[in-house]
Amino acid sequence: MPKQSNANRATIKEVAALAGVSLMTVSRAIRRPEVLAENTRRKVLAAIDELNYIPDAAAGALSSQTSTTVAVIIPSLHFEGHARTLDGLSSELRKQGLYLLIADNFYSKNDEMELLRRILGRRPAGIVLINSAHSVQGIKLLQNAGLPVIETWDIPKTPLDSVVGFSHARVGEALTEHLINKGHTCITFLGGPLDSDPRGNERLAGFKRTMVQHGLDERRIVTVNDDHLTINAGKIGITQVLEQFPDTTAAICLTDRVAMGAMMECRRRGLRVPEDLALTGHGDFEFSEHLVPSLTTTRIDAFGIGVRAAHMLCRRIFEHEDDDAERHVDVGFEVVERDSSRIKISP
Amino acid sequence: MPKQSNANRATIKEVAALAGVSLMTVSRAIRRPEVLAENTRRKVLAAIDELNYIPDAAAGALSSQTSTTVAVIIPSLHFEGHARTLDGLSSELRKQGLYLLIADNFYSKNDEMELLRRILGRRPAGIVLINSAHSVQGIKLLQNAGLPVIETWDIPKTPLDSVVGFSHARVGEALTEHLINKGHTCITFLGGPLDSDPRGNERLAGFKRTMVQHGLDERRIVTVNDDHLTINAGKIGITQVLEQFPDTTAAICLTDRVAMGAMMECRRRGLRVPEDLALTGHGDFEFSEHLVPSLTTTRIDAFGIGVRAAHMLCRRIFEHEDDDAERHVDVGFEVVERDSSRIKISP
DNA sequence: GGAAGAATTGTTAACGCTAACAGTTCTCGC
DNA sequence: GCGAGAACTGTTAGCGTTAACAATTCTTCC
Repeated sequence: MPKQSNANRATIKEVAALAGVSLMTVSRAIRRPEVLAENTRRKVLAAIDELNYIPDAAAGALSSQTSTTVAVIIPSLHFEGHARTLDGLSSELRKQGLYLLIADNFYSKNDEMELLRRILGRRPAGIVLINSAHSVQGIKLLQNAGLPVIETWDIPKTPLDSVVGFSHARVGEALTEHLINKGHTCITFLGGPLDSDPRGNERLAGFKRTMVQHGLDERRIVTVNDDHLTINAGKIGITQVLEQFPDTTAAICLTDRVAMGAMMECRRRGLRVPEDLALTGHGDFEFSEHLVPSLTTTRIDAFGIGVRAAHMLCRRIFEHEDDDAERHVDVGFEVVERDSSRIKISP
Repeated sequence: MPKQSNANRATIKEVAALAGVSLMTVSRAIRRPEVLAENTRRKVLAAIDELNYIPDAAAGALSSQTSTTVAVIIPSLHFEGHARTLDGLSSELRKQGLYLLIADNFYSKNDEMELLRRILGRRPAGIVLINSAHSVQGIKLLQNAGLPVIETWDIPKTPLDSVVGFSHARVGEALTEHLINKGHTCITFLGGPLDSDPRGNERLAGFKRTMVQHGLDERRIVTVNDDHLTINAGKIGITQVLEQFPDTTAAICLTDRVAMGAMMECRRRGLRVPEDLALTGHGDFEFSEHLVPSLTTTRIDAFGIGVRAAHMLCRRIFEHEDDDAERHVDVGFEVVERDSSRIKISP
């Protein structure tokens, strides 16, 4: 229990006294200045200024029973795309006077419930999930909270509420098709831990399906035990790929970071990309187009996801909109063909 | 003004009624369960569970006049180092029951005051600044707020309060010295906009000072007009370097991203790094050690900055500590020599 | 058995603000 | 100059919680 910072902060009462008006008039001077007489308003604003008065948001929220906070739950801030989504959300919500409460470190399952409680205790106007909740308990808590919940960066089979995302399975399919079109038949999938990454699993599923469709071997899978899918994981992973599937001519890497690690390891070994080994990533990170060779990847409008989620949220919060149309948006993605897979190989 | 999410949420009153106890007993069941009789506590917890009761944080904060929020003000979430600092802060503060309120997008000066007011209105227990406030007004507001303020990632000449950072001037000096030790004399500094980046300016100052000290030309400076110091900025920048100072044998890039852009452009032009041009960055980004050639840079313990800031804050919040010792911590940095500048050249 | 004190639970009054309604003052047309 | 309505300002009663103190119940020991 933190000590009080006895910042003998001015309250609305003192402002009212100084300005010689009632509490409500002060409140109005801030929230609806247009209803006050010019003269009164000036008087009050002067008093506010003199006392450095800043309204207590908690008291205001409690009294008015409204919230100007939107909570965002995010696994970590280390993924570029997520940061861009936050930017989109934040800038769009701010226009509506809404502010973000960001709960990160959501990878740790153990205290998920505790964290969710904390967040709901803040009485946010809505919740944006960048990943999904893990536990059944957690999902229940969110559903029963009675507020708009927007899931992003994915299209869950059983959405909690609203969704702004794209199909990870389609990503897996599209990249696999791209490589097949380039003449590859020995394609290996390089991913992370299968149990803790539903989205990675979806992309993997898309890979498998497409391989099978084309009569190719879909069991060419290597996984690295690194939750964070670092560049280093790619380095280690590609080594395993080359050991376990030496005939590999193309590798689908779970993310651009993994692909970068793979690319750098190839170079160290004197393997040419894409001549000896084609590579693809996912996410279109800032560095991806600058690598040599530049990296084929999928581009997601991450900022746009944030903006659309914000719009959806505002519709729900301000208009109590209830038609189910437009509750689920697929923003899609784009395969960006670059040098790391550009050439066509002949069988 | 958001509509109320009429989530007819249970209040403490209803829990009390259901459990057949007083309000305070419910409050105690949550906050100090050990003082209640085993039996009572069980009864109350059952009621809480049944009603899905989650205490209203605003009401609690208002009543107890304490805050469990720490505000972080950060320019943007796109810089890896800052994200790591947030991680350190967040994980350390959570141990003390403190949670982060993150205000990003702080690059825009125009609404700095508005944003600061919003934050202070939330009555945080403390404030962590990743960058500094821009305006005199803003600084005044923070100083008068009467709460602990910790500035990080820098050592300001006139600190607002506490500081956990390192000297950017020393970074500039250290990198310049490193290159001079490698035999370079024609060193060019590649930076961003000079007016909007005090830290970049400090590093530049360190560069100039060191060049002068060694009798070298300190006017070899190129700036790119890109606030975000992207990889692309480095590409463009190095081109200008080569045009304006064709005799350059080493370039000090403002950040690792800039250096990466520079490196990639060199490669495109057939310039060998470090033989034809040595490069250094700053920040030791994840990709830096994986580049080929790996990038010489300065490493900052970004996570550690967060942890130390958290400790400082907790001391201030919980113990009302007032001795001025240990209020200013220089976490230093480390020059990481890698391939992009490893070889020694002869004049 | 009963007093003293410990352990447990309850009561009251805020915390700082705003919704809702109740006054009050002003403006205007006749 | 006066009534009606508009424009402005004030009063009251909470919002949901907790601090501080008061009351009650339970132990313990002589």
